[in-house]
Amino acid sequence: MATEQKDETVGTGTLGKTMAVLEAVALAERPMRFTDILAVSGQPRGTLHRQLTHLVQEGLLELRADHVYLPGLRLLKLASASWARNEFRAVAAPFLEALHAQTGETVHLGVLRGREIIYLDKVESRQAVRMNSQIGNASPVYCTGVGKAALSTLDDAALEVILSGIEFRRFTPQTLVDRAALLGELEAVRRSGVAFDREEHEPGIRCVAAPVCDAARSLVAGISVTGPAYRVEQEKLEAWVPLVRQAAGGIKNELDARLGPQR
Amino acid sequence: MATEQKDETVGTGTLGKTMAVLEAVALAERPMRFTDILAVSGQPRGTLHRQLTHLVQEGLLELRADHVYLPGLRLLKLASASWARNEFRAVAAPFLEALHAQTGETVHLGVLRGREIIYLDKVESRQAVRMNSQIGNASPVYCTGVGKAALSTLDDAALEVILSGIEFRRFTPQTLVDRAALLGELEAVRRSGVAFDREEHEPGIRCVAAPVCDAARSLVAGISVTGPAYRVEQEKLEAWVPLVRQAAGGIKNELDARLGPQR
DNA sequence: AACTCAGTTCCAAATAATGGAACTAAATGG
DNA sequence: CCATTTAGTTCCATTATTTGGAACTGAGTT
Repeated sequence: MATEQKDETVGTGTLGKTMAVLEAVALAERPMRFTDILAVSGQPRGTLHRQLTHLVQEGLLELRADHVYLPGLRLLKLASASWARNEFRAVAAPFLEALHAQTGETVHLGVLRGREIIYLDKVESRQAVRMNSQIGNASPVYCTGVGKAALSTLDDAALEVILSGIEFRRFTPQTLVDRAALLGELEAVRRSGVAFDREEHEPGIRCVAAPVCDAARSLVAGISVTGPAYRVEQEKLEAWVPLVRQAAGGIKNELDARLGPQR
Repeated sequence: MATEQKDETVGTGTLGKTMAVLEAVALAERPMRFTDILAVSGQPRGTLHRQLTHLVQEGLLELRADHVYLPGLRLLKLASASWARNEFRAVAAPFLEALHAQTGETVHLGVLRGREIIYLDKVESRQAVRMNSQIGNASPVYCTGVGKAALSTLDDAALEVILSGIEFRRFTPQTLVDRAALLGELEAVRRSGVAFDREEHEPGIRCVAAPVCDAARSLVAGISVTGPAYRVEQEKLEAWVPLVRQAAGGIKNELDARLGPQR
């Protein structure tokens, strides 16, 4: 009977509750009807109904004729503007292009948000299949190259906050599924300045990543070069290490230069 | 003294007001500080401050050290999920690819939302410069090919609602800037089944578009082939008319087929 | 026709938002 | 260097919105 559900979003009054509902619907794997949402939201019927009505009126959700709630187009509009005007992305873009030109493989830019990595940009050659599939995508920190790179820059206190909330999940046989293993890995990343993803998140996918952050740690991010395991052997990843480090360094310099003056 | 400001978002209680603030910040051309937002929001200082604090806590906005409010990463995360799971986009994608293969130029998929066209997808070959710049972008209905195509499918009542709220703005010498001209054009679009954009939105950019909508008019959209005027003469656009019509028809059939069964 | 299940509406009580004013911190300038 | 303006933040009695239980509607079953 009790739906074990502890939303981390509280303290922002009604906005937090409404956003929790929005997120539940927007991130759901399958389309959701009223009762489905009711089950996961833990709100009373009347309340939930009003919240959904408001979200639909605002264009954040859409209510299809068959009573299925879907993410609304206003989300796209808002995100598009936010992406287009993101300074960090703009600064990093030329370095990502260069890295792609040098390696020929897909290059990602991701930033740390809470316990997730959100991908801000990517550059790849063959756009044949899906276009910007990855952008905005949220992935776990502990099993992605960018994630481990980002974590390696944090101090103990900040790291502890994140680690304490992680629920490790095994995506592949290589996924690091406990704290100790991850801490060991992070130590190695700190020493070498790069993080590898050895098919830890998706089978057949490998990457090298390097951290990028600003002096104040208000921005913690990373860049990576990713490729299919059959084409990209560990040696090749190793060979790219200097390139990735160099690109990350370039971005950091550019950031410092931009942030310096306004201080 | 009086800030002439009539937000269309009312009736959703506090959510509407908060979203108006969010949108003001997210869609602003330049970064905004507290006072800038205060000026456009028309809210009392204390109220606005709390709203902004909540938005920041929710990750919808970010507050940089220099007191500038920026769009938050949670917007990207939400939008990415919404985009990835959009059925209409998925249905249309193969037709867009085909149209691109046939024409060699950029193909767009846009849907009508209120008085704007929101671009849902695009296919283009040379991704050299910027990746998904267009996706999620909101453009006026009255001066884009997709916009005029979409409008042409509406009945008088629905059209009236939209037209009555349009504030015509001249983007180029060719922009249609009055109701009569637009109505005339729409009549032509209805007869021919395609809409042209003759450098009406951006100088040097032309397109052919065809409408796509479902039987219930709950989805009103369009697809277009766009190219630079120097490379794409009017004749070429004319030559693409059958292709665009065919692609639009294909998408519509597929939609009907998918929607039919569940009815 | 009786019954269920999904979705919607209603309204007194509980709670959160409002907005004016006072307060603090950082720029400006005399 | 202190006075003055401007920008950002906090406070709290009042006001408005949200809450949530219960009753209602209506489509689909048996």
